[in-house]
Amino acid sequence: MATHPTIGESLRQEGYRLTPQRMMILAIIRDSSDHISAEEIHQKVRQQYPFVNISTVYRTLNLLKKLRLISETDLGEGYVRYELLERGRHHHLVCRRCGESFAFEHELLRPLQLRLLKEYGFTADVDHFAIFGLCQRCRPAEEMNDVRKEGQHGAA
Amino acid sequence: MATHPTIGESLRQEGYRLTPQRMMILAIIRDSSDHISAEEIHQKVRQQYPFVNISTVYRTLNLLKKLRLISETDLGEGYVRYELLERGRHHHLVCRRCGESFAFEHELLRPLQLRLLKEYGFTADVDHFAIFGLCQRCRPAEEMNDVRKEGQHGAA
DNA sequence: ATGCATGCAAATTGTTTGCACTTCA
DNA sequence: TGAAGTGCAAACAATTTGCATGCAT
Repeated sequence: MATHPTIGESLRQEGYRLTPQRMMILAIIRDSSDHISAEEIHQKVRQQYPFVNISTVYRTLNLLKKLRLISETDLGEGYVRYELLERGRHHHLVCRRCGESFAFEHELLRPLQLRLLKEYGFTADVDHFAIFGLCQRCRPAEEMNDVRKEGQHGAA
Repeated sequence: MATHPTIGESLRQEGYRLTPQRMMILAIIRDSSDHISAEEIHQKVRQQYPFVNISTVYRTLNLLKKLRLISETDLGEGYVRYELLERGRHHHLVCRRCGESFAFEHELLRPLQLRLLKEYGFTADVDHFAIFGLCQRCRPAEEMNDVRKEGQHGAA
């Protein structure tokens, strides 16, 4: 049942050690369908092996984050949740001025997705999002046309 | 130049006192075009009146939050940023099954908007968003049709 | 005047770090 | 074997809270 030996491998291939603690932490993140907090991970690890320290959990999470194997999602609960990064999954930013299209990481959509679910019970389709707007290059040009500027929010 | 006497009024009408500290804090949030942190607010308040304590800032922010006058945005910087709630501004959730449409607060879109700007330099058009998906009521029905379930992320 | 609000300091909570010890490669 | 990893406790930073005092209403 070593469903994703890959993740652990990645670690080792980057020159890091694959310790039992790390294996347990990885397995727990992988097997939790939802986002999971450091504290929850710690609880679950301790069920298997009670001497693992919370700092090890944090250190491992930071390592995995640095290697871009997991992502952090902050929902303003006072702590942070983690999940395996869905690598490659992305969406599109489309510039309404030049028509150019740019990819953005799926991960950026997750907090919105989760909040819509939690606060509105709404399951957003996030298979493929396209967001319109102005790309970095076109914004200055657009602002030149545009006489009215920011700063007078309540004026109307 | 009391541009928004309304905000302070709201407080008083709810039976809360309008103290100088609260007035200063409100003014600072209002006059800061961007999101602002508790610490930044504290700094600015102290420039005017050096004896205001950080706990007063936090207490005021919590009050304003409770009254839904401001919103909290957590961008994972290790602290939280605040801004006036754009009351009434909202977007739509459209159920792809029953066609029903639900409103959701503009505020939910802000973290995404800010991250797209910071990380991709992309200025998203967020005047009016419509997100498709399944509403609370339709999800169970949909899941009944749908034999394949969550839990096998990497299967495809 | 009286009770809500403030200031101060101490407590809390999530996370990080220094250091001695352990263990994987 | 020896550097990388761990456990522990102490440090940290953001936020909250208890309590005595002070000021809007």
